[in-house]
Amino acid sequence: MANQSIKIKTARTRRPAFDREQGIETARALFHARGYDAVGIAELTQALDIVPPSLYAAYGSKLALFERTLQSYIAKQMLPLDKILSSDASPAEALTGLFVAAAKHYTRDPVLRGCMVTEAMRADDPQAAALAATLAKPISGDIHGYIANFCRSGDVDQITDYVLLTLRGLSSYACLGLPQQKLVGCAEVAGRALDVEFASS
Amino acid sequence: MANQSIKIKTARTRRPAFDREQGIETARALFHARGYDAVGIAELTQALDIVPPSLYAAYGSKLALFERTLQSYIAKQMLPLDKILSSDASPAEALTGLFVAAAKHYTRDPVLRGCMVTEAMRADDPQAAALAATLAKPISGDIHGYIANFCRSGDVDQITDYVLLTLRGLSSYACLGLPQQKLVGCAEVAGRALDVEFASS
DNA sequence: GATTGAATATAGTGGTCACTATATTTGGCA
DNA sequence: TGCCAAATATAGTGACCACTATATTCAATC
Repeated sequence: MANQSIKIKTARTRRPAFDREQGIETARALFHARGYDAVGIAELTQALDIVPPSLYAAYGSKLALFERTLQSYIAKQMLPLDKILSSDASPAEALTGLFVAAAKHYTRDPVLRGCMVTEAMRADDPQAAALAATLAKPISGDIHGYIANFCRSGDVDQITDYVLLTLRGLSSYACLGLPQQKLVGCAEVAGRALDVEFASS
Repeated sequence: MANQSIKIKTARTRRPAFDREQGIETARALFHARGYDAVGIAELTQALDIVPPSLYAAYGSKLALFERTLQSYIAKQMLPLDKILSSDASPAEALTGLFVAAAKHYTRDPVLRGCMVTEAMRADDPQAAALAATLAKPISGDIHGYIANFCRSGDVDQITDYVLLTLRGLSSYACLGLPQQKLVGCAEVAGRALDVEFASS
């Protein structure tokens, strides 16, 4: 029978291991709401109710945790590009639908505004920005691939750039707090340019 | 009785007062290139070749210096809105010209990309962001006022939002390093939406 | 020449940053 | 039972942040 009753100087009893997957979700919300640079280790550990060594043991570094949150965002929260672009509508209609869906999505939650990946590309920390850019590339590639099916090959890059620029504008304006209704209006106007582009291509 | 004749340790001879206006220009370039949050007092004082107390004596605080740099930017470096919008062209043409001018302006210098005011509105520091938003308001107002001359009153806000969103997208994409040629292409495409809007309004 | 005020200089302040050295507790296993 | 690995705990690290207390120098004024 073990004697465990007398302890002169004890650490508090240890809590059970925390849920790493749940921790990523919690960290994702913080990073999405306020950005990589503005969220510190202290705030993360308080939100996860752990101490810094536990965070580092579980995720390695702030940047590595951020990468996990971005991957989680892409997998679970990002606009379902493939669904929107697999519609039977004309490309101008489908892409306008993408703009409108983005406008709604980016203003869905009053604190989780904009696209987490898009916004992370503008982080002050160069590693975080580069990471976001890397993760964004396949997504841009999907849009590029879709557009390539519907216009002259010489026009693909320009139309793709315009679509990405508009999505970036929608995300940024959403972060500034523009109401959903106004953002959707912008999305519809932006779509009109595509009617013209695809008609002439 | 004090002994004042022997100085074991003297300060170096003092340099002449530095040029405060020139200091604002130097600080403006730093803030424009890298943003409010990423530029620290240490870097500013090194660039101005002064020590921190001199900076605080001259400008008061980092935020106050930033405000001076923003005002300097608006006065000397910002896109000449009034000139561009006083053209005789149709509103769609004039605003497309604004987009193209912005695309060129925002990529004019490889390190001073985008619009300093627009980008500052997304600073992590809430005071800096609010300051930029305040200074941006009259400029947005000018665009709103211009558009109000050319379309139904119910459409003014929506078209203004679209124009501002597009300028924001251009600035942001410029900061990401998109080449001038591609950004100008985006600006021209974005202008096509305005043809449709003004034709129906 | 003495006084004064502005601008400089040195040398810090406390606070926060991401991160970690080291010890303790625990569950699983031999 | 005794040992080990994993996960926790306490208690920091040095570096950087914006900012400042205080002393010194110098030019202008009396």
